Amino acid sequence: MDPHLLRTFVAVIDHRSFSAAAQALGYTQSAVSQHIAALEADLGTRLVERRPVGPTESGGRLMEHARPLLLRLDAARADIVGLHGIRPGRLAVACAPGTVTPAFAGALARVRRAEPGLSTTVQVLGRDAVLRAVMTGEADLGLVDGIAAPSDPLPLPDTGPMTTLALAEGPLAVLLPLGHPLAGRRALRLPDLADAHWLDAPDTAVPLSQLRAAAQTDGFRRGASYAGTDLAGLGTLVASGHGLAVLASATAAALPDTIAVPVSAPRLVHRTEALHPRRTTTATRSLLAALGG
Amino acid sequence: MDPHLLRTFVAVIDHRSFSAAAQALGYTQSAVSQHIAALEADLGTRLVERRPVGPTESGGRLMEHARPLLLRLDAARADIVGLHGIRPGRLAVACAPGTVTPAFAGALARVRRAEPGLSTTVQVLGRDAVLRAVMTGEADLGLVDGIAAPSDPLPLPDTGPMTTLALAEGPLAVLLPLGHPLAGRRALRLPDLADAHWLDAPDTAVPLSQLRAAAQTDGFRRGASYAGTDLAGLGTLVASGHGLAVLASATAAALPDTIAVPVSAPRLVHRTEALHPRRTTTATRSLLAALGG
DNA sequence: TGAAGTTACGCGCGCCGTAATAATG
DNA sequence: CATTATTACGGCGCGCGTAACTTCA
Repeated sequence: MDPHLLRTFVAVIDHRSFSAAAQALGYTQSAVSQHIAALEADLGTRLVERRPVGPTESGGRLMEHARPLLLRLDAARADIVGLHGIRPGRLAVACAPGTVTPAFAGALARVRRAEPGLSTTVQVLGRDAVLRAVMTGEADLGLVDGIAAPSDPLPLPDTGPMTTLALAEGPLAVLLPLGHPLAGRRALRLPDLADAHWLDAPDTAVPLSQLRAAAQTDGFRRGASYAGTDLAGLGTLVASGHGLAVLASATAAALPDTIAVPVSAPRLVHRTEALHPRRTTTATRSLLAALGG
Repeated sequence: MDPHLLRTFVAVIDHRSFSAAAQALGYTQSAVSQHIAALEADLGTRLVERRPVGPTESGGRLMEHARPLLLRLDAARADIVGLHGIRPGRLAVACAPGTVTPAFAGALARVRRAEPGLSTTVQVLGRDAVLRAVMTGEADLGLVDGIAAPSDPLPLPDTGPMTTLALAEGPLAVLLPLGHPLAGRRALRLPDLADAHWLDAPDTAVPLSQLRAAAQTDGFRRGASYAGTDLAGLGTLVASGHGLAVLASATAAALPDTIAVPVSAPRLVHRTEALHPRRTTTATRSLLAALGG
């Protein structure tokens, strides 16, 4: 269970190919083959199905462990080396789509006014990538959103030693195309929508799996998948009838050619949280203060 | 950041000695020294203070990562190999102190009656050890307890892919020696007790750190520490005035020479949860059913 | 038949132990 | 001075690459 082997394993599954994984990792196909063989010998099970390449049942299970494990390993390294090699003149913020609000932009402006020499970066990434960026120290601050019970923290995957700060909570809405039969409703209950077609847009809207968990149903048939981090693109897909989506009311209201109908049940809110390593730069602290106040 | 190096690092910090760690791991002192040197070179920081041996600031930080990381690594391995090498005739339950209730004992009895050939083991461990036992597959089922807001799940450290089941919730109580000035009260508020001396008994009572977090104070001065998993021992220490402790009312009421006064604020409950790997044996499922019903 | 994964084999690096050396209480 | 960590050094194993082999779309 050498992390090198795990990393190779993940790459093989991701690329669905030994040779592609080898190229990505800077190895030979032979080495990759040996890595997989070593892992399989170590665990006493076949992990990868060949031709076509894919995970076996055990391999799928291992994938659930491997990625978080490697992430935490990287995070640990970043945390330790970050204790020393801190560049104070930088402020890198990783944002999930929809978290770049006027409030955030204003806070960032105040910080930049106060610290003129600051090199500021704002990058929009998917939720997982935001988490990863903060954990590995690529970003000094991350903004993530999701659904939660009112005043509950977001159910983030284990982040290791990190600090979160609640920024905002607001109602949820279902995004519908103009002219949708339900577009005239004042409010909608999620369980009543289990039979609709839904966009699977885990980075821009609430992921389907979370909707299913919240509504306690296996429904929510999947329409198209949308992998982008661009909210306008999501809006366009919804407007064209590719499926419905749940997101923050405030975000949904701004998308053209769509109607945002509040979600009345289950009683959940959209919540935004800031995420940062425990060791912060003064710039990060300033931004946090500006966001909090 | 080879796990071998991390394991050695943890052992060195735990044993406060290179040579003791070497002996524990089956290495030479020399090898241990080289491991630590390799880690320090890799991370570019001194991690261990020598003579006396102890963690530096960076080393302390690394310790926060290392143990959970190694645990998850072991858990991943156990999960994968456990998919195949399942021994159905065994039922091993790891219990935190205070979770061995009549309800549990009754459920276990029903299961054993129903499956006569079953080799049953019940072991009482500290909370962390219970988690570890379940994650590594040493136990088929774990029973853990702790404090939480009513009907909230326990705030367990990241468990990887595991399943929890709420078993019971009940009021909390402060355990006081007979004749304590506050022993006559009908109820107590934790924040009012911040100046008292408290036992630090993380495995048998609510850990001090959790009390401080719940009461949002830095108080709760630490009296003696109690590392055992024996509730009677905790009661004896409290009765002799070594400090107060918070635990489940039902558990506290049974300890002689002490008084259990309900906790009225903050509004928290004592909660018991069952914890098991997603892959279960029939015996485990039977026990879960017996516990749930 | 060709693309893709496996096996054979050998070189070189890295890891551990032995042993001598240094530091510290 | 005894205990404990570091450094020097040598051998063995193993991880990787090259290349020949095998297998399946």
